[in-house]
Amino acid sequence: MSSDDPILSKMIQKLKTRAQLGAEDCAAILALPCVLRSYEPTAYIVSEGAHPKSHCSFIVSGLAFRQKLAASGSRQIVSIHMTGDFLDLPSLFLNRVDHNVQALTPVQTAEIGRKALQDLVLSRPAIAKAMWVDALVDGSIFREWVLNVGRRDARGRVAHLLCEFALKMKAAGMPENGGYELPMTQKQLGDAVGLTSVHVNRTLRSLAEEGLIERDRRHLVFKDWDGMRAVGDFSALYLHLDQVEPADA
Amino acid sequence: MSSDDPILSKMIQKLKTRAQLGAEDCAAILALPCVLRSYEPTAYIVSEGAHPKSHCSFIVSGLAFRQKLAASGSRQIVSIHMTGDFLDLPSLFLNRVDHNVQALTPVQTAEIGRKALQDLVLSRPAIAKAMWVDALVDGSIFREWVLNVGRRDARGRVAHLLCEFALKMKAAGMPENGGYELPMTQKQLGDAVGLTSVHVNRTLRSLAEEGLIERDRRHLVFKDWDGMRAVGDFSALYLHLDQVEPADA
DNA sequence: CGAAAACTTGACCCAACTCAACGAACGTGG
DNA sequence: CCACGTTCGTTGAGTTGGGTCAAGTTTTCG
Repeated sequence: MSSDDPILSKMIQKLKTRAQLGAEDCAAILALPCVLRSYEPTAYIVSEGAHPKSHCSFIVSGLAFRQKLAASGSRQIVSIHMTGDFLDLPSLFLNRVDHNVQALTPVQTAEIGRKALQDLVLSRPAIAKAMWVDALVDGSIFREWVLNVGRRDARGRVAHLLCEFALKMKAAGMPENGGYELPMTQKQLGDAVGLTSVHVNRTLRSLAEEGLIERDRRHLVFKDWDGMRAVGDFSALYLHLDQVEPADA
Repeated sequence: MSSDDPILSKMIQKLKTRAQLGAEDCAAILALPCVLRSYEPTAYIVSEGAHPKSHCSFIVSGLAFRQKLAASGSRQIVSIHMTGDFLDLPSLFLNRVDHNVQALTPVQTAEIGRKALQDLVLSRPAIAKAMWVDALVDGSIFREWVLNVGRRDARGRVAHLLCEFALKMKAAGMPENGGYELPMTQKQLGDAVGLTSVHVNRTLRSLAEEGLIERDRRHLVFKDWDGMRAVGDFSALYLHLDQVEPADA
């Protein structure tokens, strides 16, 4: 990895949206040894049950999702990650991994030594704070998902997920002009919101018929953002995208 | 707060289940200024939308739950906390709180200055690690709840929650001999697993009729732990109760 | 160009919800 | 200590949102 590493600068870029970093912090990150790795769609990036690997990876490009399996064999996608997200923060400090992470699109990850990252987090306060914010935002999103799956009907769940995507993609710097390319199959959408692919299909149609969205293949255009917000009971608060602006303690 | 504070030693006790602490770490914790506060059932301990308070509290005794409200007015309980749990880790580093925390039983909390706790976490590696583990376990439980609510039927959801209670109560050192006092109403149970109180009632009856549990009022006895585990598709892995035993990096 | 995967649509079904009424426990004040 | 209101729990009857099954159609990709 060369000295002006564009890979680790992705990590810096992300952490800077979580907390302010000083020059030394950035230097420490850039000094981290890391390995670039590629995965094809459906490949497992993190596997359940395994003792945590000796490294911790974050996404340089592409999308990936975290899933758990129920005894019945059905699957629940519990989170979706994009450029800049850490994939196994859990395994940075926990002894077991209790879920899988799978590539959704072709994914490039940067693997950082577990020990090196732990040391960084435990020794540099600014980086620690940024990582804390990141982990806590993760938790906040999980809570919103529990609400989404537990207390909203099909239209609400799907609309909410689509709204979340729109904002997260924008935040991750992906092309987005009033619409975006849906990164997953309807089966996977269903697994994310606790519905069947069949019902996701009907729900998308219903949203389209109502003029809230327009669809062409996987391409999605928001025709009525406020309408979607209303149907999905969506408020961006839980994404905590505004952590840095207000100078914080 | 006297020098051999039994309140802050509760915090030490909890953190020691998350990572090893040295004598200096314990001393630093005991030196923390803190205020004891009491809440009656249904009282709000943390309120949504508010900018985070200047302090951060953890539970000394009693139970509390975290909830979010949907637009429809329905409620989702996203987590339940007992002795030793931090109540607003999120607000330790985030600028907004997007949920409420309410007392379930009479609750005593210890309030610790936000800044003081931040400094502690950012300056003492062993404490930082323990807090990290705590936060990451929290996240792990949320993921399991997403699965529970998204992909299990009523019996599975309720059984799973009852199993989780049993283990968490034992871990928190509450009396438990094959059974325990259910700490919440059937309405609240329903709000935790995404069901109606009516259906929770029927589900409990069904579990009892099958000989898996016995109920008397709110008192619950597990007659068939393995059966409950099977119905609830329960594996304790996600609770990460074994963090400390295996000497970890 | 052919096979597999993803998407659509229809018909039917069932788990969980709603509505409603009643009984049991609990707390409060007289 | 008892009367009484309120909350909690229980049960029934009827409804419905979303699941299941199944058959097409379109897209993707090798």
